[in-house]
Amino acid sequence: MAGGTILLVEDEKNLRKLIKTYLEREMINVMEAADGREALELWDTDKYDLVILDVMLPEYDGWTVCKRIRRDSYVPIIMLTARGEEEDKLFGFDLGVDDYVTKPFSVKELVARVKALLKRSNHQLLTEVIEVGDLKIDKKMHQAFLDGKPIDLTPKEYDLLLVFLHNQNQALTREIILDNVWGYDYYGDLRTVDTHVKRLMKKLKRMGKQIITVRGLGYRFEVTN
Amino acid sequence: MAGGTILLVEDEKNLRKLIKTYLEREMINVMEAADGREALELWDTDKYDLVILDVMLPEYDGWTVCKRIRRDSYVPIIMLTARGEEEDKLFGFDLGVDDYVTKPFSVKELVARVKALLKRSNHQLLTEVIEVGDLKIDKKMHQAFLDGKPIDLTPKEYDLLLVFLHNQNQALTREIILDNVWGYDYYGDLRTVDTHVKRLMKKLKRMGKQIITVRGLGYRFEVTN
DNA sequence: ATATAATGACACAAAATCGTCACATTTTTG
DNA sequence: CAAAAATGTGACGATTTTGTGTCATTATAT
Repeated sequence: MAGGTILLVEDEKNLRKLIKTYLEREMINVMEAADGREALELWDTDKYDLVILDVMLPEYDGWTVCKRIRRDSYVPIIMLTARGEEEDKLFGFDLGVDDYVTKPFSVKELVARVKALLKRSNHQLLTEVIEVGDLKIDKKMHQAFLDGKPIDLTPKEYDLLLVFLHNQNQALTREIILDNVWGYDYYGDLRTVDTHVKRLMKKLKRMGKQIITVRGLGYRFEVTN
Repeated sequence: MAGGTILLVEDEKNLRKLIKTYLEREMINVMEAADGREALELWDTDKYDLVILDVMLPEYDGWTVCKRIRRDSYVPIIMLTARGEEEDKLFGFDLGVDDYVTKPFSVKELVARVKALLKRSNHQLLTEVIEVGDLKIDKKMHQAFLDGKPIDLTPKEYDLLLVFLHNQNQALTREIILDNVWGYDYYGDLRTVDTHVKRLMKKLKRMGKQIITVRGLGYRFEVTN
């Protein structure tokens, strides 16, 4: 696969260039930002498949940037931290940071992790069939099934269901749903989400109960493992 | 936070430099203040991940500085006290001091405590799942559990519980709770906090007993480690 | 071109949540 | 001990949030 595009946010120029070089050897496009502000500007203007974020940054620190990005998207994020403590990594799965790399690190290792994450998310996106209970969605066919029988979903309903299935058990705000189903540039009533959720729930019959409203926030597709 | 930045307030220059040296070996940034006034000036102009405060200070004493800082933030605070000030200690816990170190102390020990606190506060904010006894809160799901069963919390109750769990064993004033749950701009009756605490306590069943009222101050979520 | 389906927005209904108050209870103070 | 202060508590109206049906508009299929 042609590696996709990465947003690399690191203020130390030498390190940034080094990482960039290594990544480009893997056929991965790299956009560079030297501080938090620049990072967010780039983020707002283009789409990325992964973000590498130094924690210590001028302008806005890495956490701030991370939080901001997470408002829009679940793009994989790798954090570069300077503290050399194992335990920090243990609790790595925080606001949705996907991986941590502690400085000093080998660039090779970083690249390996990038590739792993890209593959994972690609894989996730390319997985053809997702099954939850008696609900199945076949992306290649672009068709959902309940108890093996096809459900007739409109395009929006289908996309909405896909977003839910890609983010199981995760509370999703109406904004995020809107961004993911209608696109980032769409400018519309948030409550439209409600209407479509309602329609989807109805068509999903008993599986519609899996869509939980999270009051004051949005919705969540709940699966009991 | 890569190493983090600390505000070190100590009037004895030699001791201050010594502590600074040790901390910097751990990749921790240190800003120095020699008296209370300077401390507050630095506090107002920059962000810190932790504060070390000598109790006995020129200009403003440590308690005054502490109180002032607590008006703005829950940043971890370590107090340096002279031996035999038991009353001061009690007083201090109400002010939300996170740790005490009694002079004379080994700088090594102080550094260890600093690292412990930094680690704790970092994790608390970023950890996805917080567990205390049989109580669990999953931020990604936006859902609390008791004995593995979901608890139905209203948005305010949820936020309130989150504030308590992020500040375990720390007495929180109603003002601070109001600021954190309702937002800094909110104008309302302080007693509203009481009502919501009551409701939360009820829903938390036996774990509600962990919320202790601190008379004349506010509340504290107590956890026995 | 016409019929059919999908969409997005809205208004109103329903439900949940909120904030405040009055009064009860507890603790502190003098 | 009585008075004062602080906190606990239940209730209720106001407000906010969400559910739902409908409708005009747009897109799609025949």
